[in-house]
Amino acid sequence: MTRAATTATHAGGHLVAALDRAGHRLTGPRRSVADLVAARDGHFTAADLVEDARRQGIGRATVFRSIDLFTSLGLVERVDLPGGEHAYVACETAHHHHAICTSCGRSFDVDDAGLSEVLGTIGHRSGFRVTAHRLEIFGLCAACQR
Amino acid sequence: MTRAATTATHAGGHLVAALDRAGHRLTGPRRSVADLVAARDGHFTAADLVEDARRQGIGRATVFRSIDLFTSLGLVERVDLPGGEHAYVACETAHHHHAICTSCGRSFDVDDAGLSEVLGTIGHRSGFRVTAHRLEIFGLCAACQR
DNA sequence: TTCCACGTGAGACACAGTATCATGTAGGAC
DNA sequence: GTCCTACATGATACTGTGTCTCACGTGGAA
Ligand SMILES: [Zn+2]
Ligand SMILES: [Zn+2]
Ligand SMILES: [Zn+2]
Ligand SMILES: [Zn+2]
Repeated sequence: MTRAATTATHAGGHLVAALDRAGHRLTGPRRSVADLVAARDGHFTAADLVEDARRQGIGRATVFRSIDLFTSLGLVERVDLPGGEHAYVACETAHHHHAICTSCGRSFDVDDAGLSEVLGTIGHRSGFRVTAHRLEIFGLCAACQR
Repeated sequence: MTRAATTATHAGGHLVAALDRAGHRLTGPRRSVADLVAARDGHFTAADLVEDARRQGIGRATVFRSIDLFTSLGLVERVDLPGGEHAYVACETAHHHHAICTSCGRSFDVDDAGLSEVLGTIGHRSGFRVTAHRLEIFGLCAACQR
């Protein structure tokens, strides 16, 4: 379990690199959105990002297009908070889940920790063939428990 | 694992009973929406329900208000499909999760099957105190595998 | 039967995300 | 370096989903 985002300027370098690897153009706006995403601490809404981007002269549509792009590359994931609101989190690319702190909003990557066995049990018991799943965990991070 | 919905007319009886128990008024529109929800096979969108209800002269706002009500009573739950779309499913009131068939759309209630241990492991390892979680499972039901 | 707190429908509203289209530019070909 | 074009952008209009307001209606207790 590691912190999902860092906070340096131009921290979006690895996002930009991933765009490049996938054969997408490395444009100014995309670099900027990548930095904005990487600079975010914890989950953020589309509106947050649109507002940040607007101050740099980047349009609404481009922000959504960039989010889609990063999402398709597995670098950003859309999560649904307990209240039903949507948010996005920056994350690593492998299959994993998020533990989201309800106090500070930070998200942490979590590995399966036995979940796949649980899913196997469910499938075996019921004849349901599991092909995909989503797990979201909410609670308090170690720092916020103090 | 049991089927979540049945298909008879006025099948919304147990929904109506739950409203009564919780001290809400048993109005005509609410009874109708309860029936519409109970009659649904598998997940449905708000738009589906609004359309059904409109034919009976029931307004949009009332449908959303009824969904909220049923949701607060644990009789309907909002789920997020893999593609990102929203839907609702009728379900029993205890804590559980949904296995959703990507072919026929039916949803099945699933118990923890060891999930709480997995969550305990995650918390123990990382110092994160888990207070809530959401698990959605997608795949093919036994019938649709044939 | 009376009464009023709660529920309703109509329609305006707020917000997230998408589509369209004319303009701009990254980056490969040369 | 210079073209060139496919891809990206921003402005703007649009759709869909859910919320709010408010005048009117009604369930259900007294
Ligand atoms: Zn925290
Ligand atoms: Zn998993
Ligand atoms: Zn099925
Ligand atoms: Zn659970």
